[in-house]
Amino acid sequence: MTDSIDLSAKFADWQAVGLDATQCPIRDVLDQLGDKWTTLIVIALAAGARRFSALNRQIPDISKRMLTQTLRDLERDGLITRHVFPTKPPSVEYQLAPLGRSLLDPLATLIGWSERHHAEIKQSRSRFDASID
Amino acid sequence: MTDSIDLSAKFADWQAVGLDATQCPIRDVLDQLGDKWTTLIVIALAAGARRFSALNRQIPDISKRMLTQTLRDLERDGLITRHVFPTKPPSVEYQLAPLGRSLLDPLATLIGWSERHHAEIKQSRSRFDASID
DNA sequence: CGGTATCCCGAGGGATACTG
DNA sequence: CAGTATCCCTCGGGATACCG
Repeated sequence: MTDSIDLSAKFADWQAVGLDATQCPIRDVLDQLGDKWTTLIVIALAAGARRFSALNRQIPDISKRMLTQTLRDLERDGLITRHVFPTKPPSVEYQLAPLGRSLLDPLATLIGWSERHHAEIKQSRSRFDASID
Repeated sequence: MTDSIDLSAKFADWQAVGLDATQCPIRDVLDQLGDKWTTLIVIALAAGARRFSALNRQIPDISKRMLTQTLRDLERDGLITRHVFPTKPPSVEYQLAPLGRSLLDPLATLIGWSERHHAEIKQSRSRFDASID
């Protein structure tokens, strides 16, 4: 069994409300997932709870600023939880909430597709760029 | 059977190459899918071939400029094909290539998730925002 | 350690006007 | 009709410095 829905039918529904950004899940949810760091952080947390600086090390080129902000957005959406341990140097741990874990499978499906077709896409890009004399 | 892959294992692989943007499918493929208009256009084309202005009407708030650009990127990646009919007023038709159609299922899975949890996410956002006194 | 607070730049993307 | 060409401006996000 699949989770597949009829995209064309859904699109028709959303068109009926003018593709309003707050009512259309594509725009209200996927726009968040589609930002520069969100999926990377969710995947990093798939293996278990991680501390702030551990995440920062696992994703080398994210700045503390964007890590903080993206984690906060994920917490706001209920995808992750944040636990503060009142140790002398404070320590904060992030982990996937049930909602966040439920995202892993759909995400894995999409990333599986990306991986399988990555080479093909890169080839297509090369051909396209070469054809522009 | 599922297309699911082990995200944690994959993440470890990608970390090994420093999450390099050109080698990591998350960054090289999903960043494109995650832009403002790509998924919307793919879904609009799920129902069949569409002409430029038809797409423009179906997605009301996209500009011709961004529609052109996003369609070109999709063509470059091999997800859609472009057919020009040499009529008196030129007419151009876009449709999903096999590669693009193969994306529909993974996309439907993710959008299905978004739809099922949209209300829950909006609630979480409200609670979070309210808790910031 | 786990953030905030600033400053700042470049790209994404809207509006408008023109063209084959 | 299906774009291109400009102009312009917002804002995502990097760099740096500071704080409890």
